[in-house]
Amino acid sequence: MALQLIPHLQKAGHLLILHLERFRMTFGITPPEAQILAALSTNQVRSISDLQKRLGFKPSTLTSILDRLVARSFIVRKPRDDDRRSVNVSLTQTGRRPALIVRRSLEQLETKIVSHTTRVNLNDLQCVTETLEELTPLR
Amino acid sequence: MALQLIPHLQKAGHLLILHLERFRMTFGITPPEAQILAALSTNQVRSISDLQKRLGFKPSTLTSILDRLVARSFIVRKPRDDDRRSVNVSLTQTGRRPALIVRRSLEQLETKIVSHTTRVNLNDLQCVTETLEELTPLR
DNA sequence: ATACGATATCGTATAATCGGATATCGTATA
DNA sequence: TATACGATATCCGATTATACGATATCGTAT
Repeated sequence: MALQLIPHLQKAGHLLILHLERFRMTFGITPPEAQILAALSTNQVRSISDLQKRLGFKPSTLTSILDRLVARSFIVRKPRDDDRRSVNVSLTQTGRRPALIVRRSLEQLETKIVSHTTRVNLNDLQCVTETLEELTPLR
Repeated sequence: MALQLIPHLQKAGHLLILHLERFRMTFGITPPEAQILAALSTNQVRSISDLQKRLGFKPSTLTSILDRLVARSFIVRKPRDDDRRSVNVSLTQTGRRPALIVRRSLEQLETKIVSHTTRVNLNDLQCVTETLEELTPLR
């Protein structure tokens, strides 16, 4: 049996990281940091477990990435009032611009991909990810 | 505009890495090492640039991963005769078993994903990856 | 109350990753 | 045939990405 799906997913993951490498030069932001900024740029407040669910990072991995974003004053952490175990993360004034630029870059990338891929079905991919998640739980 | 494709790809990449984490316990193999062993387990001889094209690793990243696989005697490097810039990589006797086990695990995973995802179109994903690669070249 | 699950951090260790420089080897071009 | 250019891979050095296990804190159900 030949693997056809998984190598493509692996490669897509690598290439996305590579795409985000460019922001290291311009903003001193590493790829995982960029992913998180992009996620925050629309929904400007997210809990940490939201980020985990959306992007697939482990909690302890997130902690160190978020630490660096806090140190550079791109984001702030705030414990939630309705559930004080949980911590919300939001962009600062400083972080909003780079976040928007990363986000726009990803949006352009996605637009190009979709337009070059006539038959792509977004629901398919969602289904793939969901199945993957059932089989390899995040925690 | 809401990102719908890219976050799923990012998450899928993370989850696949997570899936491969299990082989660290059983064989002392890290996820990127496992990816490479799996790739070698069918086509037992590949050039390093083949691996790069298939999986999306950068050359300097591959070097260190391959170094460790060589150190553990799972693979050997052999310069090609027809093009002496290029280096072939192949499994040793020692590496064949773990490679097969990783491969089988990924095959099972892929089978499950495909069966749970009725409408998945493998060509779609290939198209996505190709477009991605045009836009974020590997070198 | 009390135990259990969820959420996140901390400390520690390893390896994944990159950029840039280097070395070697094909290949096209003049 | 030189000679310059592109391709292939390694080396070096630095950074960080990542995980695990332990810990702390907080909801929640029993």
